Amino acid sequence: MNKVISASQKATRAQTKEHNKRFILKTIYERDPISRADLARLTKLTRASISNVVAALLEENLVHEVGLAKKSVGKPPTLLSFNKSARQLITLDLANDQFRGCLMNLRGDITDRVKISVEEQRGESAVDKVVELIEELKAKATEPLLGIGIGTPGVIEPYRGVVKSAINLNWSDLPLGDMLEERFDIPVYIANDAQLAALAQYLFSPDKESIKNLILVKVGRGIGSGIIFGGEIFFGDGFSAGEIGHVVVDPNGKLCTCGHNGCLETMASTRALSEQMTQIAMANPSSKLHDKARAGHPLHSNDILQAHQEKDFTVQPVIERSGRFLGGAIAHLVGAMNIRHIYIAGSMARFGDALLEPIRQEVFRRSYPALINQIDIEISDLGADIVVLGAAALVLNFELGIV
Amino acid sequence: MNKVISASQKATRAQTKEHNKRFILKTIYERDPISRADLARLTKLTRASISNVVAALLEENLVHEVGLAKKSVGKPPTLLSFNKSARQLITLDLANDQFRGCLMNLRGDITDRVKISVEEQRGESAVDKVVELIEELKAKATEPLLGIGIGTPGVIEPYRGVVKSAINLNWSDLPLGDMLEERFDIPVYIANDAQLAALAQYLFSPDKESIKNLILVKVGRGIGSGIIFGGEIFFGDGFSAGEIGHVVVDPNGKLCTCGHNGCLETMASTRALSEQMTQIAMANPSSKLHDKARAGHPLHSNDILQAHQEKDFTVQPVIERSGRFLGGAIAHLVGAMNIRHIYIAGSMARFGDALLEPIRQEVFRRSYPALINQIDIEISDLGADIVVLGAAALVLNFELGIV
DNA sequence: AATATTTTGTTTGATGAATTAACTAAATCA
DNA sequence: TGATTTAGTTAATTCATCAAACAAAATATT
Repeated sequence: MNKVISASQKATRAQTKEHNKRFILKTIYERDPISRADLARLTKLTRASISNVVAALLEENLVHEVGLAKKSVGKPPTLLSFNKSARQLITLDLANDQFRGCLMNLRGDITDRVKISVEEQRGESAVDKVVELIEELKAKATEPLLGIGIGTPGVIEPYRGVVKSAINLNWSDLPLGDMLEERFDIPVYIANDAQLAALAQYLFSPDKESIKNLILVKVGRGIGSGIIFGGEIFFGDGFSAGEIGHVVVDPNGKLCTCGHNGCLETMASTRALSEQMTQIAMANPSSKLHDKARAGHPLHSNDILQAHQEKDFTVQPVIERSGRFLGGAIAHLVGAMNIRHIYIAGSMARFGDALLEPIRQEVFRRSYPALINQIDIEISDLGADIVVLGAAALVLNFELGIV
Repeated sequence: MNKVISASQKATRAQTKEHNKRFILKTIYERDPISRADLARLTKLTRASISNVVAALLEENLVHEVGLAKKSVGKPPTLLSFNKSARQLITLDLANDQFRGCLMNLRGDITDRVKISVEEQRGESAVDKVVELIEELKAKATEPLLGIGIGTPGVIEPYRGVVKSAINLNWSDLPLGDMLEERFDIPVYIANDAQLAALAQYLFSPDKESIKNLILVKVGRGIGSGIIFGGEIFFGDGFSAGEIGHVVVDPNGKLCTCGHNGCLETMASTRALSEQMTQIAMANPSSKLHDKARAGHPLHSNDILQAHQEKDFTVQPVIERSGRFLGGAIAHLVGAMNIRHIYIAGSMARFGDALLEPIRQEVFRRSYPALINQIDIEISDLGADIVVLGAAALVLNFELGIV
C-alpha cells in the first residue's frame, strides 16, 4: 500500500483497486468485527470483490478471521477483525523542553514510552536525540514497523518531511524526513504538533461519523491550532495554517518577541498565565500562591492548576482572562470558516470548565447570533498523548488509508 | 457527464473512465489548441486511450479539430480545440436590489444580459421574477443549455439547491434548485454570491496554475467572503463559510441589526461609507459632496466614487477607515488559514488602491512578520460580472469537470 | 425427519477501460 | 530515394469489477 492518489492525474485500474482495498480495510477498522457479506452491503461492492481483497488483507496479516456470528437464518457469516497488532508505530512529540516517544499498535494503544530531556540541546545535537529516541523504541519493537510519525512545534512541510523552521530547536530547512528514512529505512511522516493534535481529535473522536471539519486549539507555552477539512489536515499555502499564536488580540497588549503588541500567545498562553498569576499572587496575601510568588520562583502552570483545584479564588480571574482572549480569536475562526466543532487541548486544557466557559462566552458574544447554537466548543478528551496519537493517525492515514 | 465522485465510496471502472474524460477535457480547455500526442504526454495516458476519449468528445461536439500544426520532423499533429460554443449557460446574480441574468458560452463570454428591478418584490413574487428572467434568457439561446447557475446573498445549501435563508429576499428553506429543475429540465446550481465570486477568481484568474487556495472578500452593501481550498469552494458545516460580515471588529462600534456592536458590515460596507461620508461632507463645506449631503439625500457610493476620482480630499480618510477594519478582519483569516492570495471585490473595490493600501497596511501590521512577505492582496480584476462568472464556473465544474 | 428456504462465501465466465505493440500516414533528414 | 521521426489508429492483452451459478451451513416448514 502506498501514498494517496493525487487530484489532477490520470486514473488507472490499479488506483481503483488500491482505493477499494483501503476503503475495505477502513470499513473493517471502523466496524470491527464484520463479515464479508456485511462489507459487501456497506461498500456496495460485490461479495466476489470483497472476498478477493480480503484474501490479500489476510495474507498481509492486517485482518484476522475471528469465528462465526449467529444469525436467525442462513449460513453463519465469518467475522473479520482488524489486526491491530499486525504492525507497530513509532511516534514522537518534540515538545518544548523534552522529547517524548511511544511505541504503539495500529489502534494507537501505547505499549512503551521513552522521554529525553533536551533543555539546551538544539540544532544538530537535537537531531541526535531524535535518532537516539527512535533507536531505543525500535529495539523494543516486537512487530514489523509501519512507520515513524513525528509532531513538532514549528513550520513543517509535511509531504517532503522538511522542517522549514522550528525556533525552539533552532532548525531551519532541515530535511528530517529524508534523514530518518535513510537511517531507518521506514516511512517517516512529520507535521506540526497542533495540526497533528487536530488530526488525532478527528480520528480518535468517538462520534467522528458525522464530524468532517474541526478546529483544535492547543494552548500551552505556545498557542497553535490545527484545522481539519473533510478529514484531512489543512496545511495552508506556507504550511502554517492554524498558527494563530501571533494574531493580535489586544493592540495595546504586551510586546511579543515577534515585534507586535498583544499577540494571542503573549496574552493567553501558560506563560502569560504564570506572569499574571505571579503578579496577582504577590499582591494578594490570601492567595495560596502568595509565598511561592514572593519567593521569586516563577509560578509553574502545575502550581497554578493545583491551587485552582484547591479552590484558590485568585486563580479563576486569571484563567478567565486567557479564556476571553482565546474566545476572541476563536470567534474569528468560527465566523470565517463556519466550523461547528472546536476543541481545546494542551496543558492549559487541564483547567477544564474554568477555561472553557469564558471561551464560550466570548465566542458567543462575538459571533453572529444565528450561528451561535451551531457552535460546539469542548475540551479535548485525548489528554497529554494527543500529539503522538496524531502522529500515529498521520502514519495510519498515509500507509493504510485509515481516516 | 455527471457529478463528481464522492470520497468514501467504492471506486469503479466507470468512474475511472469518467475521471479521465474530464481530465482530458480540462487539459484541452487549458492548453487549447493541443494535439492528441501532446495530451498523451501531459496526462501520461497512452495515445490509444486519448484517441478513444477524444472521439467521444468530438461526438459530443465539445471539441473540434482545427487543422494541423507545423513541427520540425514527423507527421504533423492534428490540433484539438475546446468548442466554447458547443453549449450555453444561463447565469443569475440575485443582488440586493436588482436581479441580473446572462447568457454565456463555455468560456464565460457573455452574449446577452437581462436585468430586472425587484425593489419590493420578496418571497414568492421574487421567485416569479427569477423564472421570468430565465424564460427570457432561454428564449435567446441558440445552443443547447448546459445548465443554470445562480448566485445569491444568503445561506445556501449548494448540493441540494436549497436557499436556507436569504434575508433580503425573505426566503427560507426554499428548494429553489428543485423548483427550477422541474420547471426547465436543466441542471441548476446555486451558491452564495461571495463564494461564487471566489470560485470565479480561481477559475478565471490568469495565473491559476499555481494558486490552489484563495480568499475573496466581497465588499458592497453587505460584506462576505468566499474561500477556495484546493480549487473547490469551502462551504463550512452550515454552508456559511466566509460570512465575515458580522465578525465584531470594534466592540465599541455602532449597533448592528444582528444585535452586536461594531460588526464588520456596520463599520466597513458601502452603507457605512455613505453614512460616514455624509457626516463629514456636511461638516466640511469644501467637500465636493457638501451640497448633496446637506440636501438630505443619502450619498450613494457612486457619488462618493466620483468625488474620489475628482480628487476630493475628504473621501480618502473615509475609505481608509473602511480599509483598516477590513484589514483587521482579513488579518485573522490570513493568520488562521495561511492563505497567500487575497482578493477584494464588490462595488467597494472600485476605489482601487485607495482601499487596497490601508487594507494591506492593517493586515501587515497585525500579521506574524515571517508571513507578511508571503501575503498577496489584490483588487479582483473580474469587475461587476464576478458573481455570474462564478455561477458559470460552478456549472462548468460540476457538468464538465473544468476547474 | 425430510425438504425448502435463506444467507454466506467461492468459483467461473463476462465486461470493459487502459495498455502494449504493431501498423499506417506524413512529414523531415541524409 | 530511402531512412528516420512523429502522429494517430487498430488489434490483442491485461486485470479489476461484476454477474451468475454453485456449494456450504444454518433455520423454517411440512
